[in-house]
Amino acid sequence: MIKNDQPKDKIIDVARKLFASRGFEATTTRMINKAAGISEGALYYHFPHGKQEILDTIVQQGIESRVSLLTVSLTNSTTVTGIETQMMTLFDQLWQAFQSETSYQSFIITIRERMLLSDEQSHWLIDAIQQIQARLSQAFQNIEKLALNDSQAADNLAMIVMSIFQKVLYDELLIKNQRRLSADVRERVRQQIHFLLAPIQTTTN
Amino acid sequence: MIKNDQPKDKIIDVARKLFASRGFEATTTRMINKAAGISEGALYYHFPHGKQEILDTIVQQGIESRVSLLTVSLTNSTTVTGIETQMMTLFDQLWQAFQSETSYQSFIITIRERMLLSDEQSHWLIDAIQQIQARLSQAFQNIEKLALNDSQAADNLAMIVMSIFQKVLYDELLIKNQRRLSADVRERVRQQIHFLLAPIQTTTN
DNA sequence: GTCTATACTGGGATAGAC
DNA sequence: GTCTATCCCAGTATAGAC
Repeated sequence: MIKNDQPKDKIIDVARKLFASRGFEATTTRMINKAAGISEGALYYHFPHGKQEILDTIVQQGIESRVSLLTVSLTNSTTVTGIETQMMTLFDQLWQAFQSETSYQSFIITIRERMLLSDEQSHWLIDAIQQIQARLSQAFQNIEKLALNDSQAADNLAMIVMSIFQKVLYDELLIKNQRRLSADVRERVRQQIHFLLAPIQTTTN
Repeated sequence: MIKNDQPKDKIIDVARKLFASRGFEATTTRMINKAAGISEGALYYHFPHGKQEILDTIVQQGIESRVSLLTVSLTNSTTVTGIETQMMTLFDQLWQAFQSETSYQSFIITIRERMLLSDEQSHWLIDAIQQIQARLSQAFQNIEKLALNDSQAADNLAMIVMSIFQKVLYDELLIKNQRRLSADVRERVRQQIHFLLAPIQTTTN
């Protein structure tokens, strides 16, 4: 990661880490100052409105960087070969996207400090998932060998796939506090995807 | 709801509400005292270890009351008639279970104050979902008219159904902060369930 | 068992020198 | 632009009367 050593960026960086691990309220400005290696007064030069302004900035950056989530690639192949494999690749990439320190911390903060944020500030999470879902639906429609009747069906399929992925992300990151993807969990995802795709994969057509 | 007016229960009740709406750290003991109609000292008579002890008690009650989540009924009918309807009833009941003030608040607190809780304290959420899932899987196996090859398939189906439900719960309650179930959201769930069950519902057999 | 009063600490924020 | 020093307030917790 680029460690920008502009003091302002340094403050944001250490604050994000602290907010994610201890929570916003439990993090004192003194902790931030100490971790950033600056003094009491300096913080208020960069953020005149104090701690809340730092939080807003962090979340704002999270919103902007949701684009990075969207870099997950969907090989728009029209062949049915290995759709399961493609889905697992998508899952791995999605998981990977949430693994970067910054993304992970922004995610945790957005959920945990929800009550301090506006609807707009928190919605980026849903939006990001939804955008991937839309692209996924489109990809499904492009695969001719899938027995999908209409675009509605492709939408449903994409929604279900994303639900499977999202449940795992939330359970592991939010509740279990588990940042390593266990082989076990991944295998369970694979089986669900397999089960889901089996009936609509057709060798005819 | 039974409003037990034992002071200790009253404290827990108002604290749960405050923790859920403002967060643990942002809630002061003074707020709790005022809301509970008691004085500074009284709180420490009932909870010698202060605020953290109140939090632990609340979460403990959440763990115990997860049983209430499990009252969701699964009509173990062996007929295929209206499996979709049954699934939607299950969904409605699950949603309803999270609608009760106490369950909802325990849920929010368990997620948002995760870092103050032990693994055991937070795991009740996953456990509750998993138990419903296990019963759902069993129910699927009892329905002869479903074209499920083995118990593995029933497990996968149950997992997927629960993922669909859980995604909605998390998105609506945690991110959107939306406690009313919109007809729109519910309809989307219904369509996914329909899409999911369609290929394995068989008229033969 | 509940009250009032208060001790003590540490929080956010600012003033003003450099 | 960054520092030190400090203000003021609010937080948790306790002591001791009733």
